[in-house]
Amino acid sequence: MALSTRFTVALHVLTLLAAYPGQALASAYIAGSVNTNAAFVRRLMGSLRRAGLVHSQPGTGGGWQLARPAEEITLRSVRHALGEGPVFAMHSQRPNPKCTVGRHIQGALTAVYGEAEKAMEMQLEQHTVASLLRSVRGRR
Amino acid sequence: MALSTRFTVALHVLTLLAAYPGQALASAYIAGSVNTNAAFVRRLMGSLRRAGLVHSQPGTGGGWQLARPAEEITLRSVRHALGEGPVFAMHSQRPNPKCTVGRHIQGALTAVYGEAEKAMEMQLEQHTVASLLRSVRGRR
DNA sequence: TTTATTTGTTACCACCTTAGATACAGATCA
DNA sequence: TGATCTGTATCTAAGGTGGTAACAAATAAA
Repeated sequence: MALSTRFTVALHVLTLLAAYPGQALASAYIAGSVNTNAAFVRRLMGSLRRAGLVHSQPGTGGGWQLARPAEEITLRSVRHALGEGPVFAMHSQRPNPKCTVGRHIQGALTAVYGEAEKAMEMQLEQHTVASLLRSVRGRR
Repeated sequence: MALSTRFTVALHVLTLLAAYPGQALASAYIAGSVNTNAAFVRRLMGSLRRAGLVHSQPGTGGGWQLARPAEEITLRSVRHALGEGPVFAMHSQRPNPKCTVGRHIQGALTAVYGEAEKAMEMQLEQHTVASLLRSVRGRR
């Protein structure tokens, strides 16, 4: 299935904001770098604003800025700000409870999936918007 | 977007096969435990068969069996057998190459995403169909 | 005060993926 | 010969995703 690009786009935008500290960037300008449309950017940034990661300013000269130092914004916190769901999906229909495996497989899988997602998130916690920007600049 | 349930269903079926060693289980019976339809099971199991994880037998008394010991089938190998794609998706449109961030963000993200997915897979490698079955039975 | 700019939000749409459902040819066994 | 089961194709409904347009509200500049 086509995965959501929201996390990637959010990191792209945050890195862009970090590259221009103190400047408010408009949704339309941001959309130009991401190669998408302004409404999509605004919808996405709304989640980050409600999580306190960015600040928005309407009107002439307005736009988006980081609300916290780039060093303090971990990739894990961005993922959470977006309300991204679990990586693994359970059955679409409840398994047959008359079957021992069907009755307990979800509990067993929840434990395993939890460990796997935690391991992934611990890696995301090691990176910040600031480190992303450094990585981008190192490729120039 | 709604995540694929294929990985979960595959693990469910493999655990079921491990619970009945030496017995061939028909797609219709398996579908009854998973609470889905036989064609979906057959489509899914086709991937596992091509990866050498299960064996199928047509005709009366036929069905599906594990092709390898349950202890040797890691959750990571199941994920690979299904050809599951990456956890993180890049932009749907290529970012603007005239922007420094747009030009290099995908390279930077590929590195980070690779680490995170590797950490997740190392966890999946720690579990097998046999350990899943033990976990299920421990909940009885 | 007026005008231009920008956010915040809604609505609608086309597209894609998923999984359910049905059908049937081919293989296998009794 | 008939019953069973796989392998595969096709069709469909449902849901998610992102592109597009529109407009009220807020803000700043003229």
